[in-house]
Amino acid sequence: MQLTPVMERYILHWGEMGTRWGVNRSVAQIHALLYLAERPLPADEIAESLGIARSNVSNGLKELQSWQLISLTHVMGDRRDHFEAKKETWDILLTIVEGRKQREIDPTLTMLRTCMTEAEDDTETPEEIKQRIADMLSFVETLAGWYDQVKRLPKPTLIKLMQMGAKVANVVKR
Amino acid sequence: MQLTPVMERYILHWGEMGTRWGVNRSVAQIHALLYLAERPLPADEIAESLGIARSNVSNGLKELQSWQLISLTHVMGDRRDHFEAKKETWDILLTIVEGRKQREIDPTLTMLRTCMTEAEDDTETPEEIKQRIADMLSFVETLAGWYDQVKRLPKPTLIKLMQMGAKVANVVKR
DNA sequence: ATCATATTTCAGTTTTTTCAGAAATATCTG
DNA sequence: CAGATATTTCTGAAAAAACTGAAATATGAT
Repeated sequence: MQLTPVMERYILHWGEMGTRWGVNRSVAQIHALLYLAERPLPADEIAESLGIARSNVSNGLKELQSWQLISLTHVMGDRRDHFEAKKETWDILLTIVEGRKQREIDPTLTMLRTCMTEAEDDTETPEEIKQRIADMLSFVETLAGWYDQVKRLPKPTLIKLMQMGAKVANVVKR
Repeated sequence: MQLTPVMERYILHWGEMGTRWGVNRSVAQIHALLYLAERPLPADEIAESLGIARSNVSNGLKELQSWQLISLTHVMGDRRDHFEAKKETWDILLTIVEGRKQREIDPTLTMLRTCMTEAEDDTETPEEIKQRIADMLSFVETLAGWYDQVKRLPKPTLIKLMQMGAKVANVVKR
């Protein structure tokens, strides 16, 4: 797939940002390319467009699939797997948030709960420090609980809520 | 500072997670230690507790300060700088979100706007692809706008909103 | 101003991550 | 089943990031 200058800029930037949100450059570039693409692309075409090794694309695609950001499709009369990315920006966001929650929040919750159990009959750790861990646990639990509820809301509701911005605070003031 | 097993578990986990949220292990460990600590700690004590080089601590502290997660204080009769971390979990979250927004969202907004300008008199990029970039820009702008409003809300309001969970959706239904 | 102590910077080393290319495996076609 | 094509896995090279220890600089006390 021939890249125009605009596409190139978009993809390169996405690649750089990728590093900051925990995926490598290739993975982020592949995602950007598939997001822009008008049709599902096969792996070799991705490799060629981005100028990276075919094997690298293979691994990148695997990772993006694990994030559920892309899906595998087939094209009539073509044996090769083709890939296409989610195009709905809102879906993309929810998917990424869900992935990060699973990878970053959930293990932390587990760790914090283990700490609390371990702290019960632990006389050497000062109370104040135990309390700090308890605070963090309670906070992360609240956050996770909020997220679990909100993610279930229908998308149109979420969009409206977001567009309301700070106005939602009116519910609470009263 | 002598670490108990519970503290050690907490700090080690935080360090591992750090990598995933874009800071290195040492930085995340230092933050965890300062979060737990009952009193401000000097750099050499941090280095000793965590078993890492003094210079490494120096850089880590600098980074944490740039994130505004820790602050420098002094202790009577001690020349050394001491550091203490924010203890309010909610403040910690807001600070991290703000930092990530600046580092990840703002540059992306700039790039997307540049792309749109560049796309205006660009005949080679297909309309569909231009539209994709426009969608992304509009989405990120909405998101940033929402965040800018919400972050200004008083903390108690935010907490109440969060505890309401999905109930906030009632505002929108009507 | 001198000495002691604290902090930062820097150069080099170690570790980790990314990536390419080859080899192995799987899948499809006739 | 044989050959062709597609995909994944693996090994090692290259690049990037993290980290250390020493040297340089800064700060403060006497």
